[in-house]
Amino acid sequence: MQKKYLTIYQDLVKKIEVNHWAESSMLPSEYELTEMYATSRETIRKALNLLAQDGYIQKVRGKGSVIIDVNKFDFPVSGIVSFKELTGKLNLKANTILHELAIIEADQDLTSKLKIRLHEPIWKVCRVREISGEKVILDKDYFNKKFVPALTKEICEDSIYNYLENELKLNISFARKEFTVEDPTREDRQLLDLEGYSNVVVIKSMVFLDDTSLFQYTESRHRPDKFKFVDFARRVKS
Amino acid sequence: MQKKYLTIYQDLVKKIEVNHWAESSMLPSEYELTEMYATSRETIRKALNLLAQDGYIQKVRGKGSVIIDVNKFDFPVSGIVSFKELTGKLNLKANTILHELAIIEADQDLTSKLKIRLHEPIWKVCRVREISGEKVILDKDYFNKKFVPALTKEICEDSIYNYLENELKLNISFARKEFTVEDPTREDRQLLDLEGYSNVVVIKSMVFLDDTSLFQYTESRHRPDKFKFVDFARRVKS
DNA sequence: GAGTGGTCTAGACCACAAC
DNA sequence: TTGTGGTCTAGACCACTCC
Repeated sequence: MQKKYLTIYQDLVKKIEVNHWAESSMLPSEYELTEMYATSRETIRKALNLLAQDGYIQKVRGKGSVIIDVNKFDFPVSGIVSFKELTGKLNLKANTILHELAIIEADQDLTSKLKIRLHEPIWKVCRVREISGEKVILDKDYFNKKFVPALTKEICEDSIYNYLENELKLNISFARKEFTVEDPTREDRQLLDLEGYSNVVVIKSMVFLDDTSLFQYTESRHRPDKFKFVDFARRVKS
Repeated sequence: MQKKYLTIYQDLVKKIEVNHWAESSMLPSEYELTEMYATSRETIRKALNLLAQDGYIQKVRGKGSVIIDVNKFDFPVSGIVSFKELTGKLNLKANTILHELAIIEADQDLTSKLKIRLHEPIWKVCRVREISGEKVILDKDYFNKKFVPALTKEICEDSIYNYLENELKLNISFARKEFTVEDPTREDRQLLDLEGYSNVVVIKSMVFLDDTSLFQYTESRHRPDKFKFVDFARRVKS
């Protein structure tokens, strides 16, 4: 049995995307929705809060839930999730080149980034992403070997996240990402087609499982012209 | 009367920040919290969901709410909000130079960015941000004059957002931001101390009020070495 | 005044973790 | 088996918008 509020959320998303309420540009009231879905108001409100979080609606007290027309505002694809998803959404020809796949020992730097002890084993994966024939992204992933016992060339060339979530059943829960712009390293110059660009965009992330253990550290280095990040922020209420 | 769940949220934040539960690194159970705060479980859960959203805790089913020790992971300041807030947090000497403050008519480009009609009046504000004596940020703001009837030199040199929220009582509700890296324009070179940097980080944002009206478009152009953005993302459950 | 969303309650049943 | 968080209910009162 699927969670009721998620079912309702998905149904509403679908209806919004096909412009089911185009004239009013409003959702039915919460009370009407309880009748439509034969459920309680709190359940409806859970679904609506999800819609608001994802930017589908904006709730206005005393009035109702206003549908935010994404096309009207010409919003582009939102937040990067994984390379595969990104290229899939944009319909790009993409290719992954595996440069290094090895078990290494944690050095000083990695102990602090992965919060593990010195000399503990870590998977290092170094991949270059080629889009439309140009090498534009360099991904350096480090996985705590405790959580990822085995990795193969095939897995790395497809999607590591598919493997982690569907095969190993790891529950990735949250991530902290840091965006900066840096000078290219010698490695960047060697592995990427930088074409005279004198900077790279660097995204450093720490990824956590749902039991709050830190299992991955990644540096993703992008050629600046191929980089775009979209953020949808709700104002914090205080 | 303050909302109860917000009061509880703020109290828990304070307790987490002073390491009130340092030994267990867990919050009391939801049931215990209902007794401590003399309230219902759903209200406690609202407060806990806020804590989770903000990255203070991670809830684990069957176990409890694990406190995420920010210091342990050496997390830096999170998401940019406004220039004033940013410099305040980092304890930097900051200065704002107003270059242009004028009412202009919407041209083709601005009609699409602010979703208003051609020739409608718009406030244009162009400011340079100086940090520790270096001009590193160029902010170009465009406000729909319908929502912001008056603007002065003083307001622009202090904080426009203070004025909008506290004086005009506008409720800023959500924003869509787009991050890219671009070549500097002639204007960037003239107004900023670029010092040989051959790129700028550009943040384009559309800002909405709580009745979903689009009232501001901004381009914030940063010298790349002074730019950093931090994102804390929870994985979407599907 | 009628209708809307925002908060809060007290209770129920379930799924999962630990023992 | 016990304790935890996850979902769901039916009802209450409030604050706000619109007429």
